[in-house]
Parts: sequence; structure tokens; C-alpha cells
Amino acid sequence: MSLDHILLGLLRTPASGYDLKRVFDERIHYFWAAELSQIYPALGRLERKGWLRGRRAESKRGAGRRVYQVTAAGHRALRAWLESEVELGDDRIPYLAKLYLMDELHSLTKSRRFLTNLRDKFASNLAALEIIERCWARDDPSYPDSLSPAMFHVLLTLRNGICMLGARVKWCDESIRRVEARIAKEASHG
Amino acid sequence: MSLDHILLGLLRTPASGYDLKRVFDERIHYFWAAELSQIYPALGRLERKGWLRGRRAESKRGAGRRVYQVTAAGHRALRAWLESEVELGDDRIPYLAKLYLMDELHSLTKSRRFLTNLRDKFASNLAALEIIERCWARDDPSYPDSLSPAMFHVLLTLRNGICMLGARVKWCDESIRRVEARIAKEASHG
DNA sequence: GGGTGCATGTAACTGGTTACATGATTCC
DNA sequence: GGAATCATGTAACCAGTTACATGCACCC
Repeated sequence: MSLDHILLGLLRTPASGYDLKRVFDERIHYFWAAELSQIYPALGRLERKGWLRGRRAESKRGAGRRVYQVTAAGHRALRAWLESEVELGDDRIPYLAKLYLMDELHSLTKSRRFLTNLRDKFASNLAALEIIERCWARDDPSYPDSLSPAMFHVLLTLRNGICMLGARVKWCDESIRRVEARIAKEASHG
Repeated sequence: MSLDHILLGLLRTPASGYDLKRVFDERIHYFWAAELSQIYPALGRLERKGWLRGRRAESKRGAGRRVYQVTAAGHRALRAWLESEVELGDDRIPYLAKLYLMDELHSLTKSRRFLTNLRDKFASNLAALEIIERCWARDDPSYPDSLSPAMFHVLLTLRNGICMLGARVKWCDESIRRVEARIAKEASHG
């Protein structure tokens, strides 16, 4: 299971379930999501397997925390997963499902609205990732050469997010042009 | 639920569960997958809701078939879904999760192998979609202007598949270059 | 008689979401 | 006193996968 191995990887630096949730939301959300209700049972399961070790810790505010860290056995499991077959993952893309069937609405202007709406969302997600990339570059004059091995791999995934969102925006633009060409054709000889 | 509405959309032309499975595998797989064990219960559920009507039909080979078609109520439900809020879907991309954590292997050559392997898979998926597009263009001299409204929307989703896979291949190439630059740097100044 | 393709389904399981429950501490 | 944040968890549900079960018909 991917989630378990992602947790193993993240817990090379100790953290609590609550901390991990923030890591998902802040740094990983563009390729993986996880809820607290999924993280806590996973941590328990991994500890029972001997892949994590948990210990009590203080917290400034609120109740005591439980901080986990990967064990030697956990490291081995992580490495085995990293060396296992590439998994492409399966695409289930609701907006493509809608667009595929959208002739049902008999309205190219509705299709266009759908696409412009989609474009806006992709463009704003893209802008958010580009800001992250620019911050990295700004905070570090020799970027990206100076990156640690860990951050270098993180950079590659960030670049993936940027490339994919850029491609989605481009595809929306191409599609909007095609729709508008058809609208124009309809109007002229319709 | 998206699957139910996709079935509604596909069943504007009558088909059996078995037929639908082939449609998913042949025409829709690049943005949605479905197993027979998921399709059959869905058809029953939609019929009970009054969104589909099923009837017995003959089949040349093997047992009798059950062929479904969308009802007027089903059409209304489909249109309501098509006009509902855009859903972006959530990304869970196992290969990015692996790459994100791959510094654990302390081996840029392993990272490079991972990326070239990934590139090959994307490139061959891309080639398959490009063949479909070329067939469309070849079989129809006035492509894409001549497309029916339904096929025009299908074209847009096919173009999405092609654009996204092209972007993935490009990202792999960019990433491989970055990895190789780091390998070279490591080798030169040790 | 055996393999392949057509055809329909059920059962058990997995991974993930939503809703709920609890409680401490800090800031206003 | 109340909202926000820190913090941990459980229960019910939902969507999807894998494995299993059945049976006809056609071709070799």
C-alpha cells in the first residue's frame, strides 16, 4: 500500500500523526492526499509491524503527542517498495467523463463555459506551485545545483506538478479554441 | 457518483453490461476504468431508480443478454450531473510518491533507471492514443470539422490524453537530464 | 473433450471519506 | 466564556478490486 510507505519515508524525520497531516496538506497534496482518520490507524498498524517506533512527547498547547520514527526494518521495507515495479496508478478523471458526454446538453456555449471554468482552476493551482518554485530559487542563490539529494527528488516531483498543470491549461486553451471555431461555423452557415 | 452517470451517458445507445465493459476498455480507459463486478450491480441499482430500463435480448453465442437503455428520468439525472460543479478529482500518483522519497536509495543511477522506465511506459501509451487519432483523421477526409457533436466532445478528451501523456514524456526527459547533470557533477568533483 | 469468448452475477476485501467524539491550551 | 488550534482516535459508509461461481455455444 502506498500510504504506508509514504509514511515510512516521511518518518525518517520524527513526527506525530498531526504533523504528518500538515505535511500532506502543505507539501504533498499535488500528488497524494490523506486524512487524519486514515493516518492514525496506519501509524498503529505500522508500529505493530515493527516498521515504526512511537514515543510520547510534550506539546506546548493541548494534549500530549505521540511521535513516530521509522525503524531499521521500516527502512528495509521502504527501500524494497522504492525498488519495486513502477505503478502508473489509474486515472479516474471526472471532468473528462463529463466532457466526454457533454453533447447531451446540446450547447457548445455550455461546453465552453465548462472548459473556461476548468482552465481557471488549473491556472490558479499552477500559480500556487510556481510560487513555491520561485521561493526556492529566491531563498537559495545557487538553486537548483545546491539542493540536497532529498530536496533534489522533491524538486523533480514539484516540476511534475508544474508541467502537468501547464499542460492542462494548454489543453483547455486548445479545446476552447476548437469549441469557439465550431460555434462560429454554426453561426455563419447554421 | 461518476460511474453511474457515465453508464447513463453511454446507455443513450442500448447495451449490455458486457458491452459496456468493452467500451470502458477500448474507448474510455485513459480517463476511467470499470470492472464487470462493478458494472452489473450499478445497472441493477440504476434500473431500480428508474434511470434505466432493461430488457432481455438474444445473443448469437452463449446465454441471453440483458440490454439496458436510459429513460427520460435518467436523461434528466445525466443532464443535472453534467451541469453540476466541476470536480477536479484527487491525484494519487504512486510513481511521484516513490520519486519524492527516492533519495533513500542513495543512487542517482537508480533514480535515472526509474525515470527512463517511466518514460518508456508513457511513450508507449502515447503512441497508442496517437494511432487512434491518426485513424480518425485517415478515415475521414474533413476531420475534425465533420465530427458529430458527440464525437467532437470525444475528440476533446482524446486530445487531453495525448496532451497529458506528451507532457509526462517531456517531464521525464527534463528529469533525466537533471539527474544526469548531477551524476556528471558527482563524478567530476567527487 | 477442451479452449475461447459471450454472458451474468456474488462475496470478501481494501483503501479512502465523512461524521462523530473527546479533551487540553491559548488567545481574545 | 468562546473560538481557534493542537491532538488523537472510532464508526459508518462508499467506491472499487480480486477472486469465485456458473453456464451456453462455437470451433478445433
